Amino acid sequence: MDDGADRHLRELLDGTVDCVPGEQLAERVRRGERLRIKWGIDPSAPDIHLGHTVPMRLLRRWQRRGHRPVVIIGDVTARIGDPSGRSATRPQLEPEAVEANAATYLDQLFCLLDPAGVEVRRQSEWFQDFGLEGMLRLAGSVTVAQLLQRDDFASRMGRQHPIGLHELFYPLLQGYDSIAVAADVELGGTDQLFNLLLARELQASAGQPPQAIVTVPLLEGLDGHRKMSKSLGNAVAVRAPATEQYGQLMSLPDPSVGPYLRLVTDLPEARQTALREGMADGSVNPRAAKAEMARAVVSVFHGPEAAARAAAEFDRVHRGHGLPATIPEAPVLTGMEQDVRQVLVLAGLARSRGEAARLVTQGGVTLDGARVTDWRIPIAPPPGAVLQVGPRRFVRLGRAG
RNA sequence: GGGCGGGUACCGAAGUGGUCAAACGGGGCUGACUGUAGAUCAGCAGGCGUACGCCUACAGGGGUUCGAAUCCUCUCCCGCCCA
Repeated sequence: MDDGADRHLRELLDGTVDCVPGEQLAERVRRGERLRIKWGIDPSAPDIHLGHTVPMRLLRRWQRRGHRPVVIIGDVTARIGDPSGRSATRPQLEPEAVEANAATYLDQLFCLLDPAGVEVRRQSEWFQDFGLEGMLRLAGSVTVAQLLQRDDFASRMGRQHPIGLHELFYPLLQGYDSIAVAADVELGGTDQLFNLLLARELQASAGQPPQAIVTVPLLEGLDGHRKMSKSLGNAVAVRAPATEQYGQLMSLPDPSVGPYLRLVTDLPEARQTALREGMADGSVNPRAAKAEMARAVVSVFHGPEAAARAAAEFDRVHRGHGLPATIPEAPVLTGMEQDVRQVLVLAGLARSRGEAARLVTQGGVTLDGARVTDWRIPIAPPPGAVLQVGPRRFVRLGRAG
């Protein structure tokens, strides 16, 4: 009996970083309570990305164990932008943009979660008519000094960088969500620690039992060190095509393979360990480990067949220097002599003739597989000719017009 | 209200009268090599002209000067501190 509960608890907390207050949560789980577990996501960009799936996976685990996921669509906080880890205020989003993003989030959410039993709520449900009165009351429940303890605020203060007043409200609004949905537990990345803890205090001062909090590691982005984030341009969107996801994942620096295996694949523990150790002692080619990881990740969103196809395509194009399966067409005149630079610009492969000339000079341009060596010599591409720039940009030139 | 510091290319940041289309870093791009779009190394980087050149650009306007990102002046915007 106790064993079962303990196993249950271990499963819930496996791979997590912090759990506050640990013992209290353990007790509730042992009593067999079904907990309301909150996780919030801001629709600040059109796509959910791999970084979001780390907490989503944990949420799914809790869901499978009979707890109730409560997903908050942060349609109000999205307009502020979470200041966490940021050293600058960011522009506030327009409500229309947030609304559009929120709409696309809903289906992306269920790429991992089982829709049955998930409670999806929007912040605007309770903030719509919150009013000045509500704001003031909420603001009155914390002190400025408390808010400024937050790491990113403190460091900005220290460096004399600006902090928008609205940014201070971010943790308050997020915290109030916990009151609104009567959360028992809240999940979040480690960068959310402050916000999660503050929610406990707000709940307490509202006469509600404070939620437990559980944090998960942050997924590093494609650059290998900064947190994955759309605005940093280092994210893999969950609804990106399989080939794109695969290619992006293959561009990860080697040291990231381990964390990705652990955080965003379903590969068995034993296999993950084998790959990690193999890379460490040199018995496994890091490229092979990375490829296996990439295939596993793509499988989660597109299924194993599509993942295998993406891998094959990638090898064909990048290792075998073949042509990709689909090549965009450009409406460029063919069959007559013309300036290479002009063609490159028209085909959208260069932004200016100067850039085009540079690309040719550097040897980055091929026409039907033959390198174009001198931009001063005009070319006469036959209809359907393939123009390539660099290792991965291809365009098929349109029929003669 | 007072004091101070700023606004430079995609971002960050040098430059404070000519040699500045503007250092350096990040990001981007190309090549070599390879294990891939990874690592490393090398290179490119406003536009137009096949060179010499011209045009546009250092928040905006006006001015000084043979010559201004750099000096003066007005305007706009931003930050910090003190009230």
